[in-house]
This record gives sequence, C-alpha cells and structure tokens, in this order.
Amino acid sequence: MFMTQDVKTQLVALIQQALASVAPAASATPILLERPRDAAHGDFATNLAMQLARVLKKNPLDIARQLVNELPVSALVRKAEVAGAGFINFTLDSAAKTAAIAGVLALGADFGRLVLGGGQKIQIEFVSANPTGPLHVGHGRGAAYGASLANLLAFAGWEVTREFYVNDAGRQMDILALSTWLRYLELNGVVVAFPPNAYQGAYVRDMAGQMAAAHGGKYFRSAEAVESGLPGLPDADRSDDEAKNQREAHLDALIVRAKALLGPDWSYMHQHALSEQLADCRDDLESFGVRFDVWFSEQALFDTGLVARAVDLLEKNGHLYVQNGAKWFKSTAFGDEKDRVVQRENGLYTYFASDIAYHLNKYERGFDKIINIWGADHHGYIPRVKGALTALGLDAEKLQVALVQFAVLYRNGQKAPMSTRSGEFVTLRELRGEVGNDACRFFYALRKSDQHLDFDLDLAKSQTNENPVYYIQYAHARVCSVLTQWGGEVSTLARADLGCLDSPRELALANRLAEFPEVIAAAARDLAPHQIAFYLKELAADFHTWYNAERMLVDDPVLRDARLALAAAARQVIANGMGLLGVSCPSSM
RNA sequence: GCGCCCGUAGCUCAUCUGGAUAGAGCAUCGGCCUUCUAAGCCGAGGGUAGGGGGUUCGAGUCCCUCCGGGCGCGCCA
Repeated sequence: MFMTQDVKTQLVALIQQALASVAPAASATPILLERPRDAAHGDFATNLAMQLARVLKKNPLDIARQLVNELPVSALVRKAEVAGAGFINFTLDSAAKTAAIAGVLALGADFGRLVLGGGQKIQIEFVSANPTGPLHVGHGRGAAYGASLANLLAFAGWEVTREFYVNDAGRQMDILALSTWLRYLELNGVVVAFPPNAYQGAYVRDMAGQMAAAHGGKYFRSAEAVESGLPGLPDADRSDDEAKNQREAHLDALIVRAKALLGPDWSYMHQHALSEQLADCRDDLESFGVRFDVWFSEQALFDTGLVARAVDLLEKNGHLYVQNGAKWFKSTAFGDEKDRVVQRENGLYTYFASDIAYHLNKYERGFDKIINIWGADHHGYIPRVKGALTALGLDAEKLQVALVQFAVLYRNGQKAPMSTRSGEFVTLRELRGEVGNDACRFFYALRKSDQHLDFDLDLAKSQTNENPVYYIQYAHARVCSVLTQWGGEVSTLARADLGCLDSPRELALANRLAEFPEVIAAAARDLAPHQIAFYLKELAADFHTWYNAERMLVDDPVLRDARLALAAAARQVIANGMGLLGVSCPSSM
C-alpha cells in the first residue's frame, strides 16, 4: 500500500535519482510534474529533459531516454516512456492511484488540508463598503472572492483574520445622516427640496419611518429654518462642472445647517443611520455565508489618535512638506505619480491619512501577511499606500493587494446602472433571493477575480437549473442516494479492498481525487479560489461519466465495497471543495 | 495625454507561473431512461487566442507595436 500524499513526492525522488546519475552537475534542477490533460500521456509527465537541454546542450530526446534508463525500478511506476518533444510520461500502478481513495476516507473533511502557511498570521480585508446603503452585486463579488480566499488560505495552513473596514468617519456618512433626516422631515409634512446628490434609495425612507415611529416629532424643524440662506441649486438638467460644484456646495451647507439645528441630536442621527446600515450589511453578508472576525472602525483611528501619530511619524521621518497650507506626503519618492495630501488646508485629515494609520495598525498587530481586496478602480491607490508603509519603515512586501474587476450588470441586454446615491442598482439581497445563495456564490467563484465580469441578470435568474453548481451538487446527491440504498456503515468503506478497481473511468476518478491537495496548493499560491470551482466541475464530470457507465450496487461484495468507497471518497472531496467556496451540498435534489 | 487591467468557439469562461492536437458549460444538431436520481451520459459541428513583429527547442502565456474595451490620474471616499 502506498501513502496517498506521497505518490507524487515518491515519483520525484525516483526521478531525482535518475537525474543524479545522468547529469550530476544539474542534479539541483527542480523537477516539475504535471498531470497531462490527455490520458494517453499517462498519469504524470515531466518536461525535465527539455529543461536540461538548454544547460547540457544536448538533444532533449536523448536526455529523456537516458533518464528513463536510469530510473530506479519501483512498484509505483508501471510504465515510463519518452514522448513528444522530450516529455517523459509516467503511468502509475493501479494501486498507487486507488491509494488516494483510502486517503480521502481516512482524512475526511481534512483531506486536502495543507501546512503551506506554516501557521503564519494573515489578514484579509474585504468588502469594506461604505455603510451608506445596501450592498450591490459588485460588493457581492468582492465578498464571495474574499470569503472563499479566506477559507482557502485557512485550509492551506494560514491563521486567517477576516476583516471589514468600516468607513464611518467621512462625508458620505454625513450625507446619509442628512438624507435620513430630510426624509424624516418629509414624513412630518415639512417640504424641503431633497438634494439630487443625497441618497435617494427607499431604505433611507425606511430609516426615517422607523425614526418617526420611535421618536415622533422630536427632530422636527421648520422648512424655513432648514433652507433659509442656503446657496441655491442649479437647474436639474445641467451636468456641467459648475452645476456639479454648486450641488456639492449646497449639500455641504445643508449638512452644516443640520448639525447647527440638531446640536447633540445630529450625532444620534448619524449613529442611528450607521448602525442600521451596518446591521443590514452584516445580516446580508451572513446570509451569504460571509463572516468577519473584525469590524474595524475608521473613526476609532481618529479617536485613539493613531491618525495623528501616523502623520507625525511620517513628518519625523522627513517625508512630509507643507504647500498651500496643506501637508503633503512625498510619495513620488516611493514611486507614486504625484505627491498626496494627508492633511488639508482646513486641518482635516484626508482619507489617505486614515488609511495610512489603518495599515500602520495592521502591521502593529503583527500579521505576517496582509491582503487587501479592492475594487479595480482603486489600483492607482496602491503605490501611495505602499509608499507610505515604506516611509514608515515597514516592509511593504507584506502587503498584497488583490484587485477585483468590476461586475457589469446587464438586464435585457442593457447595462444596468450601478450608482448608490441614485438608488438605482440591483442589490446583493435581490440577487440572492432570485438566484439563490449557492448559485450566487458559485457564479462568482467561477470567474477569475481579475477578469471583467459580465453579469447577465436575466441569464442568472432564468437559468437557475442550468447553473453548473447543480451539476456538482447532483453528483454529491447521487452518492448519498446510493449509500442510503446500500444501507451499510460508510466508515467501514475506508478498509475496503481496492484492488479490483482497474477500469479507466475508476482510475481517472481516483486520480482526480488525488489531485485535490495539488489544486489547493496552486489556488492558495495564486490567491485564486476559482481554480477550486473548475476542479470540482471536472471531478463531477469524472463521477457522472463513471456513474453512467458502471453500477455500484453489484452482487460481488468486494467489488461493491470498492466502488462504494470510491463514490464515498468523491462525495467527500466535493463536500470539502464546495465548503471552501461557501456552497452547500444537499444529500438529495 | 500618462498609468494599470483586459481581448481565447455564436455567448459566458478555463488553460496548472513557457509545454504535447488550446479545453469546458450554454446555445445548435444526433443518440441513451423496464437497471443505484436524465439537474445525468455518449457523439457531432464550431478557433488566424484582436492584428502584426520579436525572444527560443517550444508562445494564448514573456517583450515591442498598433487596434478595441474597462478603470484610474481630487486638499472625494
């Protein structure tokens, strides 16, 4: 019997012996084994001879033949042959392939678990949406990617902290609080023109309604008090820069007025809107199978003085200068396109300043690696953040930014609007409700994160039964059904005699199971959970093919148990992989 | 204008850090349910990998250039 995990490394060891004998000088050449797509090319293949051709200045075919000749005899390898331009193809002994089945059944939910991360602490910050409205499908993509990636890295041996950065300190929150108050006034019959650049969504009215129900007219003020003396609004149909500036100025003046009129009640308004939206956001994400260990408040960075400390530190290190009354960080010294303001002329810190403080805090918490998952529109932001870290004397290499490309929605073949403020967007909650959580998570997982995503709503909604997620879940359900009809104790299958499994379909499926840890390793290395999704599709395909070709519940108990063991192992790997992607595996469909 | 990302079958996407004849799903066409779930299986057609050049044993993958699309270039967040 072969140790499951070791088949590949044992094969590498054999090749290394051959290499040491053929080309002692090049014995350190790394040996890469790949699983050929074409079954005719065996179970493993190496391009070692082609790699050596360059160094040894010899014909790769000759090198390959020598390597095969020098390969030590082993029960592991049934056949090693030279093919193509110099590949060496290995066909394993059946027992070496079916060994994976026993391995899966012995390890269960831990099959595929790795120690790549060596228990290092890694922080993944994702979603971090402004709590100013419902999450939309773009956030959904970041959420699905981040959650799957976090699960994946934890499975691969890192100690993962999942974190959501709450932007609770900026102007956007003020605008939300103002929007809520204006809707509240509206409910009390006070007619104030609702600014076009305030938050228009129905959820704002909902919050206002709750507030009116709970506090009656406590925050009532007259329209005259609210509006008198404010700068006017331009015509609604104007979209030039001047008009835009006028609208922003009007909005800011309204905020100032609201703060003056409400006094201490303003912060209640602010807090209420924040906690409502945050609770909604958390609920939405949890229903989506996305959980966070830490909800980190931007405001706390100011309250604890960390923002000031971070800026002071930059100043002390000589990386700041004053120009036009503002404090600038000399980020061009660290590869950025231009210098950036950290403290405005009016004394307020910029978002960049609090972000520097936030990253300083991340470093001070002692993570070995930090991953930020950002929307692709933030790519220009990376050099300045890394620059600031370097300027603070920190190792910027610890920080890795994974960009998630935009999800562009299509409805009836038309681009759907995605603006939060206009309130016209498809929410994540709507999407989950119409497509289902499983299909939703898998739909997102099925795309490489740095690839633009055309999300066709009509397709996603209408094709729920054709979504590939069901293909995989169906394989799982089929195994459950067969095992139920068999009625035996599944745990006994781990001891089944697998010697009778020798058909190409069975061995292909067993091979696929053995590949799972390699898929985990590659996906973790590339921060690419989509590789798991594609692997699972292939695994399910191997299973369905076999299922349609052979019967499991046969009379011969030895053959029956062997096949059931294979099926049970396939079910286990499907469950392990789907679990990482946050997709459930029903036992019947 | 400058910077980053992208361009693969009619559509949506893979391609294991440069490997063998570029693969799936959907859609189209043809077969398979008296046998453990047909949400399945088997088969067929469908490609100048945006165009062109370069690097080498070998390029969808790396470099250059052009075309096309997305995003960014605030004392916004």
